[in-house]
Amino acid sequence: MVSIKDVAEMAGVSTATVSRVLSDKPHVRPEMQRRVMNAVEKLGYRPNLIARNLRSQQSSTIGLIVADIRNPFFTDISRAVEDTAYEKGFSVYLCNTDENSAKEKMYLNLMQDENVAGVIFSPTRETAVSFSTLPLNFPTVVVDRSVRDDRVDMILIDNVSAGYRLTTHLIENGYRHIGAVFGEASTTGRERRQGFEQALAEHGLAPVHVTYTAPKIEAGFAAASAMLAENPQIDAILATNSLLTAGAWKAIMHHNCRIPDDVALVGFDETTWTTLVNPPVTVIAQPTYEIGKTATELLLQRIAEPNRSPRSVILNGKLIVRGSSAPRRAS
Amino acid sequence: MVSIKDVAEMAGVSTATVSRVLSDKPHVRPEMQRRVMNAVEKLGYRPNLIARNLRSQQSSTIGLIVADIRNPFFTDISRAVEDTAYEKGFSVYLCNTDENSAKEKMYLNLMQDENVAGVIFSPTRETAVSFSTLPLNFPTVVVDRSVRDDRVDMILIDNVSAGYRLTTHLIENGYRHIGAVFGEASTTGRERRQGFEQALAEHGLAPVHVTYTAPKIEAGFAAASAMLAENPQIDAILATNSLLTAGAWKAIMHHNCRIPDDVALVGFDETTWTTLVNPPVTVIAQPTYEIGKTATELLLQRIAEPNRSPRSVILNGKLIVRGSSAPRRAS
DNA sequence: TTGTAAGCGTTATCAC
DNA sequence: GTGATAACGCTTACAA
Repeated sequence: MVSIKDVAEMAGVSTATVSRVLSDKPHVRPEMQRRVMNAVEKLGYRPNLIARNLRSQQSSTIGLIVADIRNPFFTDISRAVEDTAYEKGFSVYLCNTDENSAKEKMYLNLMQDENVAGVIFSPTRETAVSFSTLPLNFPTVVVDRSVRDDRVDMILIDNVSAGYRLTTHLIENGYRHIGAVFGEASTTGRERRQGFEQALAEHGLAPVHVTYTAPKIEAGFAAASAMLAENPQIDAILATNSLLTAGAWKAIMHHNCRIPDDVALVGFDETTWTTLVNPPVTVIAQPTYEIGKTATELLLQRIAEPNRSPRSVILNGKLIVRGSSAPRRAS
Repeated sequence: MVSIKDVAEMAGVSTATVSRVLSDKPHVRPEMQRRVMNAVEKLGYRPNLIARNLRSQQSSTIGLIVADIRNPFFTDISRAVEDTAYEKGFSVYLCNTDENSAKEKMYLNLMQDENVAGVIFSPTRETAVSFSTLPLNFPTVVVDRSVRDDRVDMILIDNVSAGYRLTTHLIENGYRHIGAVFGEASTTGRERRQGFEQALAEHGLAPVHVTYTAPKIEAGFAAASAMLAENPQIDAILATNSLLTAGAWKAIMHHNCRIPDDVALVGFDETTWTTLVNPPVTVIAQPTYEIGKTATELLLQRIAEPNRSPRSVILNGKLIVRGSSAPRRAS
């Protein structure tokens, strides 16, 4: 491997000069500049980022710690993070935790050991509650799930409001016997439930059935199936992420119910399939790309300016009304 | 930050001994072992991986270079790669190239600069044709797309056969006027087309309409729309990845055609929505998780044993027959 | 403006 | 078995 020494030798200068040229440092004559660049070219020299990182104690890699890259929400976020990081000359470590707090801690440690510039993290509920006790030796941006910790920037959507609006929409369209499937892994599910309960209460209604479950299609299917079996009067189901929504869709079909005539369905996250099925599905669309992009920008700002006071950005989910929650027909 | 020096000091030994203990090297008395581990514990010492990498010239990070993480095929692969790497103590760099060969080259360079242990790579067609001229300073496993290069391991599915089987299935079910939308970005589309043409030829048929297009839903929609508009006689469409299949589905719906009565649809890749829609979609399901897992295993084996002769693994896609290609009714 | 040399935190090669 | 010490490839005082 060709090193800075080889370049220096060929250019007839010191390694310091080579370093200066390559880092666009001032105080170097055009003449030297030229000689160095020539040698670099000729030798096909590329600086070793590991050595640079070790010496300068700063890297241009950020960590991205998410629960499951296959969850479309996180897939989109990952894409946005990679995009944005790339634009600014950063690259990204992908860490998948499977909602496992031990794996989260392990990856948090790893990120430190790898000396990353910063981390974008979406913690499990378990980790979230004791978040402030975590040692964080790098700038951290928390996405999607809120924590009480003034060391970190956060980027969230207003989950209570989202749950509220979705539920209100159902009620306004004539649904009265509403069941709901919430994700159990994060704080998000709880918050969405708050909005759900609040909307019901305001209309003098109570939930027919509420379940917390793992954010998986199968779990959503099982939960919604049980719900339908036990509560024949249910006329609408609300699910709080795309996987649970898919599971609920399957369950409703499996019970030979029509959507929305027998049971309406509303969910979260705009995915490929929400407009492919018939009827298409009413959802709160989260601005996933924007969340990922903003998170990355916040992180990079903070890396550049470590003492900046941390800020929280709250984005709004957008209610997209579709056929799966069409106004209830008189029966 | 606490370093190996601090540990050595506290344990009253040399840094060499600390290093030996932490790397499970032989020739160290249990007594020393204990003292070192105690100090490590007390100080909360964690070895700096960057320094270790620089000195030992080996890292436990691998690069994953894919076109688009949002393509479910790559999403699943990424998940599998991360899973498998994690099990073996490796972590992964996520690189998204957007089918852009310049970005591919840039990331390939970056992987070298970061001194990764190896790379899993799914090259564009453009990069694939001149693959053997790429400087590869690390073990490389090519996935999904074939290249002519005896330096690399490859893991593929038999695309010609897959295209052939899918087409034969359509023909056997009575479809005669078949159009197809192929991905233009990779070698994969071409191979699948071969199988497609071959199956048609064997039955004395010719394709009604063939398009190459970018692997995006919108592009698939546009291509299938044009196809339907220009060829009223079309009775089936074949699409060669999940995004194009989704686009084609939309186009067929948009043209107010019924599936499969007016137009049948067959595609690639098992995704969430293929069983959510009505009718569910006939596809060649690729063993994505297994592909990612196998790729990672091949890579790690090669890292452990660099001179092993490269091998190619060919997996088979599985034809899953569903309602979208049900036997054509007499009309 | 340029060069010399220390040092980032490890591991590896020697002696002992 | 253990400890000095050089070295990995770079950046950065400091000196010239």
